[in-house]
Amino acid sequence: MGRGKIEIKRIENATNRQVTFSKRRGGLLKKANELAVLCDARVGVVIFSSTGKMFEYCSPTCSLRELIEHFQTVTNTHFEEINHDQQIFVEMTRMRNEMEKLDGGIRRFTGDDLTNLTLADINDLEQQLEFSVTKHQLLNQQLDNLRRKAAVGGDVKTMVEMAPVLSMLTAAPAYYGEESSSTALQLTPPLHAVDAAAGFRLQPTQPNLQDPGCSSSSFHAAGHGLQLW
Amino acid sequence: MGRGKIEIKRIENATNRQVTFSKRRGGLLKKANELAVLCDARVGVVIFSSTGKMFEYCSPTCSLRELIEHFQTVTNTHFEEINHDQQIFVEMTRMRNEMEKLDGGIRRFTGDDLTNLTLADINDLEQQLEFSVTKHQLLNQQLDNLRRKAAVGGDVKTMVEMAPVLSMLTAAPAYYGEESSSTALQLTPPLHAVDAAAGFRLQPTQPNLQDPGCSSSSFHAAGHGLQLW
DNA sequence: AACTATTTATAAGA
DNA sequence: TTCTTATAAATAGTT
Repeated sequence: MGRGKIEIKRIENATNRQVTFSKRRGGLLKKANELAVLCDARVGVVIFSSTGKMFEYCSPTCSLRELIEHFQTVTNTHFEEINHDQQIFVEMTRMRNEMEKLDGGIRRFTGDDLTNLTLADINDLEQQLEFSVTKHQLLNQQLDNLRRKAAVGGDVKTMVEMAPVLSMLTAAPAYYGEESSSTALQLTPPLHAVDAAAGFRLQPTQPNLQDPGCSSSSFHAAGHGLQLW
Repeated sequence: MGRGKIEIKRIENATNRQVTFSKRRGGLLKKANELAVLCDARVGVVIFSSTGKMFEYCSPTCSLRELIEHFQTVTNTHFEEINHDQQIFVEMTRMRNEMEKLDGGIRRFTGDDLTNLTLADINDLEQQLEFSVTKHQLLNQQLDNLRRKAAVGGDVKTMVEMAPVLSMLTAAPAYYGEESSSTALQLTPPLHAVDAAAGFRLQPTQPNLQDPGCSSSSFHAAGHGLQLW
């Protein structure tokens, strides 16, 4: 619709491109509005020019924010948050599987076994131990990365949903109890604090609804100054 | 552009509206694509028909998801999360102000005052105390609600940003120390745990970078079973 | 920024 | 619906 027909491909001349952008942008937003009004539809348009300038339209009766939220609900995407946490979930599950394989592969000895150990057994054990230590170091680093990720982008709700995986991942295997301490196989990585930006620590806890301190309706007249948990 | 000119207002005839919606929707998406291609722009369009059906367009070379994320970054809106946390921030600030007013209004007595107290003073004190207790109960309930809100929708990052407000809100006023305990004015609400859905506790902590347990690179071969901080 | 010749979109009818 | 077509609207190239 103009003096001549044009092909729909990038306009190479920068000035022409800018002029066309300006004209057609206006046209698009006008069309968006007409569609919304004539047909009682909700329409949202976002445009970024090649120079990064932003333009937007949203139909009357709703904000672009609401429209996008609705879009997110419909497409079941909470974008950054969900994708982020799903990623973490997947990585944690993978790590948990590695842990289980690792734990399953280590020979276990009781006190009784000690009198029957051969030199080969001990060498074997040492090799397994070395492998296990290396592997645990790697897993530990990966877990650190996950923590950082979780601290930066995770929300509490999703962390709560991930709790079962976390507890599986953090639970010590049963056979690393006191009775096997004589084999020096216990590997306890240090407790890590989040060094992320500050001030908060996300702690898995055992919900204890019987704890009198947990009642949300009680109130004691003895002292002052509200505390956040 | 058609057999006749039309006014831009809702088409009342449902069939016509549907037909027009179908035609103009196609037109809008075509225009969006042409703008994107000709002018090297990023364009996103979302349309919901009045019956709730969704249609979308996004320029080549980027997904609508990315486009929306960029939009959110540019408009500095993280939608639900930010709005949610801003709400909490505002409410907390309001509560803090109420607390301060309340604290400022209470008469303080030292041990020396006790020998000079009149009956009127004591009545006055009792009234203030009753008012204070009631007010604190209310504030405590509101704080509980805030906690629940924060646990449901807040993300760690924002909670960290809110830390200064939290600490102001949770700090006990200086004059409620041991020396005034004889006046029985100390009101200590119970420590509350999050009863929200489960398993996590968000704790304000003093970052202690000297803590040897905080090093993320160290690893000790003594025990097993990774722990999340 | 205007102008205007043309192309494109589409309203109404079949 | 889909196709047709007269007409309105958008806009490419020009000034």
